[in-house]
Amino acid sequence: MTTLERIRDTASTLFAARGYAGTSMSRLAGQVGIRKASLYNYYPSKEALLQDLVARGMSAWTEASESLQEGGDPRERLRVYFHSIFAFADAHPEIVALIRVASTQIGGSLGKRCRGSAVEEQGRMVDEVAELCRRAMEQGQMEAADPREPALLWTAVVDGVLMNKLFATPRAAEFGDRLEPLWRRLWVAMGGVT
Amino acid sequence: MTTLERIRDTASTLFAARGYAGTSMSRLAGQVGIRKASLYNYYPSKEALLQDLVARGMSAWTEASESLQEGGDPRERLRVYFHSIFAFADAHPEIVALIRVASTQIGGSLGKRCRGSAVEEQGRMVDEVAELCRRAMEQGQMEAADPREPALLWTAVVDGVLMNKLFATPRAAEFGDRLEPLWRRLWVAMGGVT
DNA sequence: CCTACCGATCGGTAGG
DNA sequence: CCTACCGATCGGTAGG
Repeated sequence: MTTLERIRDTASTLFAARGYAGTSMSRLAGQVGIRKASLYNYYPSKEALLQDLVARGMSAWTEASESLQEGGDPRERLRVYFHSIFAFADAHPEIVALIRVASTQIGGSLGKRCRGSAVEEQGRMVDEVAELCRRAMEQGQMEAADPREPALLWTAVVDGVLMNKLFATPRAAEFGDRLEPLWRRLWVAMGGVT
Repeated sequence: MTTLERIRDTASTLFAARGYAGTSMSRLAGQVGIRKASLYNYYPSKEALLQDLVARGMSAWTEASESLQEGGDPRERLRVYFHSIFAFADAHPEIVALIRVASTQIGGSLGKRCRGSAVEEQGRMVDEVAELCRRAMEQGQMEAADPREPALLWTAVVDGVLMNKLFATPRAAEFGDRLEPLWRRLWVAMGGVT
């Protein structure tokens, strides 16, 4: 692992756990095992570091679900998409937590920029789910007045489970092995035909 | 409004928006319209201020749903409980956001203390919902293997909608007037008989 | 509720 | 990647 990679990993974890303002460059350097000044050989500023981490995290997340883009049975694609989000969150909890922090925790123009790209990303996700719902409706797999309605429910459930997974409530583990039953319930609630 | 009340209001809003570490006592004082040193006549430290706000926020939240404790039709009580949470979040967004921030954003022993009480509170909520589900099952209103399963789903949906409401995504407004249809879908997904 | 002040730490730079 | 240093701001206190 290169120093740069260690900086990124450690910074993601620290920002996610203690917030942006709550993480000092000295502490980050200490945890990486170098001096604070050396960090500035990799990033010109603390803000630039955060923005790069958020951008990288979001494209990694998008990429992880990109493979779902190909056609196929809408119902099955929704199911796989659902699970893939939690698979990514399990593999890279610090990335998901960082994005959450960056989009909800930082004031000023830096916060606006982070929020902007995170909101954009999440918007794409909802659109994609709504599109899959539309196709499911076409194929008689789902009944709804408007595909955006089940898509909103989908978003709420995913966000809620992520919250519980990320922030280590005692119930986090409870969701872990119940995702498939949860999906089946969600499918029904979305108007899915069984 | 007394100075103390203004301090509490402003601090909740600032902590929620910029994080604990991201909010300085000088900025808080400035926004309240007094000098920084004067804050220390009301609270002995920044930590004490946060802890008091979290404690107050949580008991206000509990109180708001306390009126739901009396008996009655389980299904109706679940429905009212569901709506009451968002009614509280609409009336006091800064309190809900503050609790979220306090329980996910602060490292060290302060964070642990805040997280501890927030987790406890949320645990009570899930237990209460599970108990209502158990009663609903008894009365033949709901079908499930274990009342904790629909209760988990309930929690995920509530958390997810709160996230979207609090952090002002473009979809926040979309949930606003769709809570009752959302509840109906959730009820079905919980195994509720229609 | 204020002025005046404390030591510590912040993000960041110079120069090697 | 380091030592040495910068001005600014941090949480908090003394004393009124």
